[in-house]
Amino acid sequence: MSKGITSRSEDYSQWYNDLVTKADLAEHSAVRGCMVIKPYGYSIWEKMQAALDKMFKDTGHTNAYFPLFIPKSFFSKEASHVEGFATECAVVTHYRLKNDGNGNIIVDNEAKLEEELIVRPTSETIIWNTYRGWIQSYRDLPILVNQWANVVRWEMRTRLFLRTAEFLWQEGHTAHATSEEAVAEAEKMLEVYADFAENFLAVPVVKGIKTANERFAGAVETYCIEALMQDGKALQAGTSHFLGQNFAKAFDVKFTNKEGKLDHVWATSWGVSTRLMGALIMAHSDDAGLVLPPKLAPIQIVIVPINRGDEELARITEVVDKLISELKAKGIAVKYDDRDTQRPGFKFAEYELKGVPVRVAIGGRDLENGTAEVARRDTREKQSVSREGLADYLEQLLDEIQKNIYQKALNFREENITKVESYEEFKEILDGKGGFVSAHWDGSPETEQKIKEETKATIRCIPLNNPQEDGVCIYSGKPSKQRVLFAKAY
RNA sequence: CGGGGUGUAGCGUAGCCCGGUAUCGCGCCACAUUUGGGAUGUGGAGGUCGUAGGUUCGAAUCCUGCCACCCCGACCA
Repeated sequence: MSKGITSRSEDYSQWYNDLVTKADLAEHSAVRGCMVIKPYGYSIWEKMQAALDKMFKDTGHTNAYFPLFIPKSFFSKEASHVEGFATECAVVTHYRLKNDGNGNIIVDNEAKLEEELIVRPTSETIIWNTYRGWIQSYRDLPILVNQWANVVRWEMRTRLFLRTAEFLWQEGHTAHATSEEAVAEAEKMLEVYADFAENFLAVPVVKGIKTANERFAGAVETYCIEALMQDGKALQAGTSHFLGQNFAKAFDVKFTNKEGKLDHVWATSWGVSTRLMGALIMAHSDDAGLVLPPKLAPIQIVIVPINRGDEELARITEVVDKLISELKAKGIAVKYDDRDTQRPGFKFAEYELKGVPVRVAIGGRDLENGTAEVARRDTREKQSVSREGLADYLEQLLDEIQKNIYQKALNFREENITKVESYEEFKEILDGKGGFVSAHWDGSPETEQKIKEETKATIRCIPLNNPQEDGVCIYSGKPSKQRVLFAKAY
């Protein structure tokens, strides 16, 4: 089908790698585990950022920026937090290089830092150390801050976008006067993420809470959105944490409440990362390349002229220019590819690979008939459309494509949530069709751990508003009040 | 970090066992003919063979270290 892309059925991982590199999204860098996000890939990320940033602002948040480096002592103040991240931290120990006299640049051992700096794997500690100075009274609360930043987690195995040593993300850090308010904030941001995932990424998600095993290091409760990829593996697409008073206690952040009493501040943090790029790719794309939802596509419509000679091209361009101004007036990102160095068939394949939602081809025949050939990326259907009202038609088509790819992903997700009643059945589904497996669990971390060791499946979440029903744990046979969602995950 | 594999032109590769300065395809450049699904012909450019050492008259080839990537494990967004 497509040149140089491994098919999904042949090798799903390789298909993913091929897509990321061939569609010019990212490439491996000279630094182990770190990627270069290429202009086309970064354009998509910028669209995600813009949409999310607006949603954050609309819910009352403001952006700020905190340092890349965190003093080691800050980092160790919250016990479970440091334990969770200790094994994957990059540490800065020196601040100078020197010439060793033989023309080699070496670390200057004279320039050792008195206290090592951790390259942030997340910023709770530096932020809460800072918040201490910002908060004295309930009148200073809430603090609703977000930062767009890079973070570093020294991963053993990396995959472009899904897991890299350095990645880009946003992290919201809020401070509240009451537990209820902080919980409400964490839940609100989970809703924002779910809204973004479904309406922009066109990826349906399950909202839920994490079990103790899967909880963020330092959190009291971790909320998450979980998405299902085409290969039947789950992907955590975003998390929102209720941090209780853990960081306030660790950093001694107190405030005087309305009753005049001192209390520790209540906290949340929440984040999504460039991993969403991975979700976007794996949720919709096919063997011909990327399939981008119109709302995140850097190019929403590409127009390709099909001409014999310059004279005909000029006549086509005249028609196209008019169409472009109509589309731009509607706020649609349109590109006219009139390069004469590539032939139309090449361009068709290229824009399919890059996931451009709609392609419009206009040739000599169309000039005569007053038509254009419109091809949609999601279904790969082509049809001839009258130029009369074409801009309106295309605008609606983009909406329809956005809805269609969401619906397609939703259908897939629904077909791949399987209820099971026994451990045998559980293993059979995991090894066969995959996807989410809905099963009774006794609620113990030990059972969860055993299941993970034996099947590699983890509890992705306990869905919000989960129906309560009596049953028995598929593993231990102990009584259970509800089903939880298991899956193999990225 | 453990096990396995791979690194030769921008990309994909042959050559390596058995040492003598590198094969083919795509891409690139020029010109011509082409243009409704990845054009064709002719000519041309491009390589410290991942990297640093070692063995040798001579290393892509043999030996050692290092680096990167891929697959599988442990860890994680």
